[in-house]
Amino acid sequence: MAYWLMKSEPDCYSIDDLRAKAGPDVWEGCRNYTVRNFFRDSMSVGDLAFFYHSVAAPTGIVGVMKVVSEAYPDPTQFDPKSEYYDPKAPADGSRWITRDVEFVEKFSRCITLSELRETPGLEDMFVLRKGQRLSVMPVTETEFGIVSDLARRPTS
DNA sequence: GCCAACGTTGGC
DNA sequence: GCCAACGTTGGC
Repeated sequence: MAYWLMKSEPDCYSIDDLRAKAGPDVWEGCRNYTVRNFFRDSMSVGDLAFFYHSVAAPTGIVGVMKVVSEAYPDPTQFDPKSEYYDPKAPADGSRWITRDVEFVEKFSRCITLSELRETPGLEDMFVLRKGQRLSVMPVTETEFGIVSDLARRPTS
């Protein structure tokens, strides 16, 4: 079982949107080949992922979701009305792959980027790396545990 | 709004 | 296959 961190701008799609779905929802719009490969090759049904709010005030981890489908072509690549439409996408859908996710929990507070930076044990976390721009990235089991514990601890 | 970082595109 | 230009991400 693997762990992930997946970013979304809450103005576009927030953890509340996912919770309101009350079931599987497609994680759409990723247009990066590394992320595509994660979806296709590295994720498994049952993996857990942090939901991260980017371009938000504050930015940070706001909850947990679960990967609930196998990899399949992101339907928005074929939709001319979608902002994610890709006119060059091959018809077999091999270019942009995604999966369905399902809401698991919303933390009682946002674990902010600066708090992640200050937390011992998270020094090597992918999301803290300078210049990292992936919207989906792996998290270690240890990191997942540390952040989950943080979320359950009262604010200091 | 700025800008650093870095992924992607396209000319050659 | 190189690499400059361009576009995007995302924190601040």
